[in-house]
Amino acid sequence: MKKKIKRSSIKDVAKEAGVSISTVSSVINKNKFVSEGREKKVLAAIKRLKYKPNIIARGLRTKSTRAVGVILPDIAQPFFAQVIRGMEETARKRNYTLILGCSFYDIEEEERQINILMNQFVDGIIFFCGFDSHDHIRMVYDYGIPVVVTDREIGNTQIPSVLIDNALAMEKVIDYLADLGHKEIGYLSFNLDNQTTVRRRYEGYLSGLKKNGLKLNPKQVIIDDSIRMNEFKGTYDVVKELLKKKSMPTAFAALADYLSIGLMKALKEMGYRIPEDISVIGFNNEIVSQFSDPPLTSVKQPKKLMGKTAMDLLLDMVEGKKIEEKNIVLPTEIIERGSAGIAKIKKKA
Amino acid sequence: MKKKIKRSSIKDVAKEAGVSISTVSSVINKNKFVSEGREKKVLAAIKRLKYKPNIIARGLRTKSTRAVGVILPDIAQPFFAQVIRGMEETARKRNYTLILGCSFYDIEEEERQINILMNQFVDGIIFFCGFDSHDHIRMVYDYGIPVVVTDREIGNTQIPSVLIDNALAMEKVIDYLADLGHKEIGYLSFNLDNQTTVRRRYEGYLSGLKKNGLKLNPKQVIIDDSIRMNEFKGTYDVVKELLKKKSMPTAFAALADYLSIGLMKALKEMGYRIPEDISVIGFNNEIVSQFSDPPLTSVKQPKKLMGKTAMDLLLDMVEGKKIEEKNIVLPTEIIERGSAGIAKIKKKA
DNA sequence: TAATTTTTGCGAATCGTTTCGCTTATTCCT
DNA sequence: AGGAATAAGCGAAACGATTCGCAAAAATTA
Repeated sequence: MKKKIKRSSIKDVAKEAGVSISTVSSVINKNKFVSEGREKKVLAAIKRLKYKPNIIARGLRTKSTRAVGVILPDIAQPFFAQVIRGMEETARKRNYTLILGCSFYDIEEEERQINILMNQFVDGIIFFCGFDSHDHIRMVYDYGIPVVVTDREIGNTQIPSVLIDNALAMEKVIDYLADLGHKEIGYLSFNLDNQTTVRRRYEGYLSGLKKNGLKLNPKQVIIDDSIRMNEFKGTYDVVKELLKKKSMPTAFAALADYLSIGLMKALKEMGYRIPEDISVIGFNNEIVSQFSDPPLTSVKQPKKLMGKTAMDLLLDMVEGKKIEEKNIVLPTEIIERGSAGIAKIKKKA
Repeated sequence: MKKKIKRSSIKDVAKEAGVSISTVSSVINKNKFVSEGREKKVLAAIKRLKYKPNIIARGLRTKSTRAVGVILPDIAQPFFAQVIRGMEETARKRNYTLILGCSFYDIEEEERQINILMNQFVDGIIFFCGFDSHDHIRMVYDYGIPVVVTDREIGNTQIPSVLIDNALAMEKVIDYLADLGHKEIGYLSFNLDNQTTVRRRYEGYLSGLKKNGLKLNPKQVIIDDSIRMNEFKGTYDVVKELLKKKSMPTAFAALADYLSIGLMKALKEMGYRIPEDISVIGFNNEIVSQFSDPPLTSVKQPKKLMGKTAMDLLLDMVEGKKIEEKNIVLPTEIIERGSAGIAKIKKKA
């Protein structure tokens, strides 16, 4: 029943048009003169057979597919989605196609994806790395395939990267809160000690306190592994549980918007008003932050720009251009909504 | 500076080990007996050269890469992410690798992606279609490549699909609200008339009203194109604007959770309490619905199951198994949270 | 017209793999 | 020991494209 039509190859087209294979190739690639008569015959044959060149086979020969790969650990994070959108736009503008590999945090799967993409299939790869082991990335890099890393830097290498200064960004959050008069600023994060980004932000929190002459109060720092991205419930429960035991600061900075929103919900249920009693600032400026109650003040990363920059960098490498700057740091900005306000004067107990 | 190491091919391995190419191939694929001595030499050479077979070149010969492609229009929608997670798990379990192509609703880009994937690169393709023009899908299908469509059905074809009964699901929402005593049930949707899913749900809304003996009040139906997925702000503004002009029902059903949440926020600002004054039900059971205020009652689609089912179906086709059921409809379920309650008795004006 | 140049198109090699048939080398049997 | 049967490994073709050198045909020149 299911008629399996064999896809036609360049050979079939040649036969159909009554010319040689190389003539067909010349017509397709327009890189050699072909007389009008033959060209017409070839084009007609192509149309008749619905022929489409096999890009992969071509790549086998030319070593280029005009496709680039992006490896990411988790498709569900809106942050990635935005960055990838920036990448895709730029790739398309420069006439490349973007292919995604998603490992779902499985390191073997990541290896398989890379292996597939690497083999003459893509001209270059961009990594969002989900692990702190960067062996795969190094491997690809050592093979001489153009590689760019986003949202993370790989120590001790020449591997180009595009990211923000996470520590500085968080420091600015603390500055911002300190300017509003806050003296006790708590911090909320999940604890993946070996994830650079998470660590950097925490460092920024610490240096921000120091810079503003504030003391770190460990009771006001919630770092818990059971808090996870994209799982409101867990965040909320843990936060609520923890908050009971700690002494309450007048403001919180958080690793990510999702955590902040969970935090706000927990605080509200405990009777605090935001921002009148407690200020909260998030990180990433996700879409949800526009719609939380109150709308969340948050650190905006230039997501699309990040994607664009990374893709441009990669394609420049692919095309053999001279790279000026291999480690690009992009600026951040605090988007003020309504969740952070002037510090409440705390009465001495 | 950048040392471009040529990736070693099977030929290099053969030379290094002092055996023929075919012997190396036999060792790798374990499909022919090779004496112990030679096998060891080959394995050593592979290790020394860090050789990895080129899966694409292999596919050129074997017509199989053990990779499958998924084409989707938008990476940012959490619904897709969940379904894809289900697909990926199943693919991995069956020893296939999943590659994603994201068109961002650009039809030419979609064509390029398909073209890349199709050319002997993947063994089969799953489509989430973002357009109502299904020409691409038909093309792939006509080429004899295994194809499955999720979340949509393609009329007039034999193309297998996995989806829910959107009309029935929405009808059950109306049933649910009617059971709570609601007589005036509004509807909120964006208006892509040529998107089957959107249309089907609206049909379910209409038939649900009829079934429960309720009358359609056009003033209580908000269908507007400027409302878009994943953009709270737009939704919110439009809804608020529109609500001013319409007569208010006691309950709303909505096409999607994002719309419902925008709706709830607008209603609350207008002084309505939810669910005491107005009930709201969403669709898709997104993560946000756990955390909105109040938590949103919503229709749950079995997302991971949908992914698993579609992938199993596709791989069965790829492996030439007999397919029993080509159009699979999965069940839905209403998850009760707090946004829908008993109807308020409306006083006659 | 003959020699020379230019124009077109072809054939074959190549990319990295698998696979099949063929040639040796080895083992077995009588 | 000699022939048959079996085992191991090799060489070459094939997959679908590109590309380069070369041959044949056409155009130009003397």
